[in-house]
Amino acid sequence: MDEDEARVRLLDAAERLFYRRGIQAVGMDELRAAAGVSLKRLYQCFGSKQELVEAYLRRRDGRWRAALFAYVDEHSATPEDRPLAVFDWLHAWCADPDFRGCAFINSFGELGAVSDGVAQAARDHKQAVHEHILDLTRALCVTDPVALAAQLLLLVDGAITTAAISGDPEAARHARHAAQILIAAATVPSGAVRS
Amino acid sequence: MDEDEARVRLLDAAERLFYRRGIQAVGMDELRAAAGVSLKRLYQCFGSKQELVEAYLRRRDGRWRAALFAYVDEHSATPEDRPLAVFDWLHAWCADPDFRGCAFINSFGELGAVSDGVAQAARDHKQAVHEHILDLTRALCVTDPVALAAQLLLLVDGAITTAAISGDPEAARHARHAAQILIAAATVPSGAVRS
DNA sequence: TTCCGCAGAGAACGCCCGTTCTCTAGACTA
DNA sequence: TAGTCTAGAGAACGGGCGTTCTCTGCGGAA
Repeated sequence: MDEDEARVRLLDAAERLFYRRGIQAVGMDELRAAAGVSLKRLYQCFGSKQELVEAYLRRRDGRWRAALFAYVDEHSATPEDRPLAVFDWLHAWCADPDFRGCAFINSFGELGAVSDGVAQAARDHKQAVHEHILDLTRALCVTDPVALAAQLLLLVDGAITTAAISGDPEAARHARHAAQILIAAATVPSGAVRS
Repeated sequence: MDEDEARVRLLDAAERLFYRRGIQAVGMDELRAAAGVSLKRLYQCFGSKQELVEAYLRRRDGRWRAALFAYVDEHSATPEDRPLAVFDWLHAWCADPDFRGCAFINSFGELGAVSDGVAQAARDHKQAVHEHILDLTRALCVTDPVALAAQLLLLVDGAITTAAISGDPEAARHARHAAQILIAAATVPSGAVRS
């Protein structure tokens, strides 16, 4: 087996297991078995569990944002639709049976105090999402796109954690509705006001 | 030493250590040392670590809500002030140097998938906070206090997690501002509209 | 064919953790 | 005072984990 393929299989297994059960609950041997890779190969690809965890988080960050903003691009006709499409995607995600909250919030809660790498990965992820949302609010006719983006980000994180703990994806619907109101309130009046 | 005092000292140590570093990162022996209690006594008070963890979460739930809503009672003159006072308290909490996010979100991320007791404690906590906030919105002249409470709860959780990961308590300020807008939008127009 | 190198399987190692057990010393009772 | 009971200190135990090591067998080069 190729080393590149081993890396992919390990990261796939890591994403599945770490996200579902938590990082410390999954041992390297279980991971190795799930990936169908020898322990020797595992430590050739990733020098330590710490390294594998950070690689998992970095890859998940990229994929998660790509999936979200691909959806936003595809499902919104106007700049006004785009922030709301974020919450539509969130609702679908939260309704997924495998959904178990935000991988970064979870791993930050589990290891953020103990591992700088994990804490930094969580910060980087949230920062990157923040900048994406800022791009969306900057495309609107609003008085303060920075403040609006900060507010929408709160709704995103709130919806994800609330849906995770309660098990009810409706949180994303509530967040969408709140976002609608906040966007309307921030929009500079240049015609009819949407309800 | 009294058994009751041992319980208190153990729960105090548990709260300090589990919250700061995470549950699995703190061993029973370190906890025993921090509490100044013998291992034998520890296992007399709590039959297992699981039991101690759940007791820690239950006690923290009660204390956290009591502190929050005592502040709300004290720092708000009118029913309209009360929801906003929630976010003032949150801001002060998030600015505390020991702040490390929501103990329930953190422990849910760490152990929620593996321990039913932890997951249930997190659900119970969020449910209880939800009901408190519902009491606040029901005291307002709003069209749909249930929907508004759900929205405010998203802002609460979003502010806590964002402040925890970014390390910046300003998230609570943004949440307060968003709450103001959402409350205004939900208020039935019966006079002057507040800015 | 023979030799070399590498990959896989899994045993081994050292450490840590949750939990239990043992030993000792002191306090209380008759 | 003698006997008993209890609490504390910490050793011990069993198991799991991250990581490394060993052994075996196969594939390719000379």
